[in-house]
Amino acid sequence: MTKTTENTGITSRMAGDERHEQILRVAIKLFSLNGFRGTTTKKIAEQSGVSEAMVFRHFATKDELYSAILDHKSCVIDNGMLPWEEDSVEQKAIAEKDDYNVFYNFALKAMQHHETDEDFMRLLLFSKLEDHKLSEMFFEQFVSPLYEFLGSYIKERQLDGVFREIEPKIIVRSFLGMIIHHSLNNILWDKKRSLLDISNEDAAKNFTEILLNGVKK
Amino acid sequence: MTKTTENTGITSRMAGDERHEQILRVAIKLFSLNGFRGTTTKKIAEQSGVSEAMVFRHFATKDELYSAILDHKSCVIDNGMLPWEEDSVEQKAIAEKDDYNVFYNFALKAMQHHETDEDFMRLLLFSKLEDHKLSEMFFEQFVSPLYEFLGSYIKERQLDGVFREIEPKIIVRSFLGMIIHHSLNNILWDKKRSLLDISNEDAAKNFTEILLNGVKK
DNA sequence: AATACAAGTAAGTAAGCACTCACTTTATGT
DNA sequence: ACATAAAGTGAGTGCTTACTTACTTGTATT
Repeated sequence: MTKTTENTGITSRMAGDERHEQILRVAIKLFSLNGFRGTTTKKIAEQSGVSEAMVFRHFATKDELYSAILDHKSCVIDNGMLPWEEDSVEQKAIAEKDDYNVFYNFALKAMQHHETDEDFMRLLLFSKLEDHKLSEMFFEQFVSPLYEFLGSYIKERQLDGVFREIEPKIIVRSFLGMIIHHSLNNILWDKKRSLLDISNEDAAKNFTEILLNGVKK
Repeated sequence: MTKTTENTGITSRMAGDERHEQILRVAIKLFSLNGFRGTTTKKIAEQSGVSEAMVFRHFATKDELYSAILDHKSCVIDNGMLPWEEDSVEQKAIAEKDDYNVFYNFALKAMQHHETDEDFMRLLLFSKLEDHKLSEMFFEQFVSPLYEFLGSYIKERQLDGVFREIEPKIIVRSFLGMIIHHSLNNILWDKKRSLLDISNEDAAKNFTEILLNGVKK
């Protein structure tokens, strides 16, 4: 046991791997709150309960620490499967051409995920504005396949004669627009929910109904 | 004449007001590109073609320079009227209960505006993430009244029995979601338009059709 | 108990930051 | 022509930053 009084949370000396991960966790939090430029290595060290020198023992530069976050986070996504591929409810709805549940379930899962990973959304925004590469990776690995996934289902339903002939990508953009804009409001612009305060379930239900009535023949 | 060789654009000595405004313009550009923390007073001075000391003659602190942007920008908005109030096409459509043109015209004007003022959108995002007050002002002066404006038209059409009984704010969020998310894609995430490349007119048309079919009885 | 190695630190360094001050240049009204 | 006031600068100040170095402490193994 390398920790003293583990239950109190006071740590005096950690194994290398533990400290490594702890510093990373603190860095993610701080980078997502204050951005790359707004986060100092001193603050990271303080919040990790070690000296600045320890931060640089684990990560050669501040940039390397930022890059380590990318690997850490993209590993969570990149277990081979994209979230909608390993979601059995989603796959079942697709197979059954159950339009409502294809879109409802997708919207709900997406918004639930956004809610539990606010840090990542802020990180993504900061990284794009500050021109780091996180957002590009996310785009290629996640957003692009997502347009492909939803787009091809829509095309299928158009061939079935159920959806009107609108460019599928425009329908995808409309639907993702509702979802992402709503999450961004909840996380960033209107945390108090003063403009609109509804559950994820209600949001998913209404967005789905508006979209489906909007595109069905 | 306080400028030498005005046609070449090389300025040697400016009147106080001119320089004041020029420094402000440069600051807006740089703050919107790199954020508050990412912009140095040295860079602002260099791009303005003066020494750093001159920047501080015109603006006592870097914070004051940032605040001056708020005043400058909110004056552009705050001429008393909100954009949709002084838009005669919009007002005509409202009066005639021409649903299509109420939403089409609104979407088109909004996206056209976003396109010509990318700087402001980036500034707004940075200001929210970096926790300055610009975004709050924008929220109160602009976004809140906007929900009121679109919301009350929707309520009216529900009373007319034309729109289905959905919470109007949810419809507003859906529509603004499509528009703002689309603009954000064009300005920030996908400047190359690799996911979707359509004109503002096409986007406005499709978003409006999807929304109206989605909420009409 | 001695060793050896990993965890940890105090006290730096050089560069960059917002901001200042003593001073020089230039246009203009009399 | 010359005084004057405003436009403009170079060379700083003290503080913060990312990063380093030379050193100390703790602990698992023999």
